[in-house]
Amino acid sequence: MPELAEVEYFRRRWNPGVGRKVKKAFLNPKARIGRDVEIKAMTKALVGAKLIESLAAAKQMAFRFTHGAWLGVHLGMTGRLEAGDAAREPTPYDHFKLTMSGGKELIFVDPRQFGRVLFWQGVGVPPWWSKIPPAILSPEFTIGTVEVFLRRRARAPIKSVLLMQERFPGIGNWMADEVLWRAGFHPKAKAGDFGPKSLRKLHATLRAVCADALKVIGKDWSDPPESWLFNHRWKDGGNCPRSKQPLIREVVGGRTTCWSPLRQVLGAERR
DNA sequence: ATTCTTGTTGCATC
DNA sequence: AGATGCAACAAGAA
Repeated sequence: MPELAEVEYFRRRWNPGVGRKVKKAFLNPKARIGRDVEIKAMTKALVGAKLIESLAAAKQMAFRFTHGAWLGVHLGMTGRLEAGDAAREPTPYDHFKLTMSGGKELIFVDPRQFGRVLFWQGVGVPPWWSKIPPAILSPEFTIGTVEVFLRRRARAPIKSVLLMQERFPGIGNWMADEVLWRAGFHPKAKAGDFGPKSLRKLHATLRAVCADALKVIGKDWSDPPESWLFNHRWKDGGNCPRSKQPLIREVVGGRTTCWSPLRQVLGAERR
């Protein structure tokens, strides 16, 4: 589930903890989400610290505490953040929980555990935060950087390239399909075949989809409009909301990919 | 019962 | 050396 906008949504779900002190920190030692942290050190640093603010970038979240403590959360495939109190019914996958002052609980639930927790303490910003590439909506995300990146991945299908976080932070499977569908590019088009005109279109559409997704999903998880591919892509038999013709679903670059064969034609967009 | 999955990584191969 | 492809991770859902 969690791509750019969903991550922003989940970041806010821990807002009830902002300004509160950590009373208790629990990380299930058997849970895979903790594979990158030293539990004892993290627990010791977090207990007594106050949650100052939270940040979201790409598919990553950071929760900043006093004493220079940073908690990182990546939701993986099935992770989610919840907030509640002692009355909340626990799930079998509450692998990480902060009990805050006032009895608020901040929980990281993740059945499949492809997600992860990161921890860092010191002066400044943790490396796993500062090395996140420039956001697609930032001025640093230029057509030039996209062009260089696509040239280097010239023989890979564009769908796979859009999923590479080192250049397209926050783009996941559904957003990549949404971008290609809106812009009219076939997912199997080779990255190296994108000329200046196509690059401009790709760049603009990436920005538009990110902005729209944050507007619709980042706020309150309202359902995306029927005019998006999003609502039609999940199961076989869906129709393209523009052409009304059947959509195709097929694995491209190892990921289920959905596109409109009428609007996204191989080899059509060159130059 | 079987197949699928909105993510990433590590390794094999090109 | 760098790019590309794919199994593996774990468990619910269809």
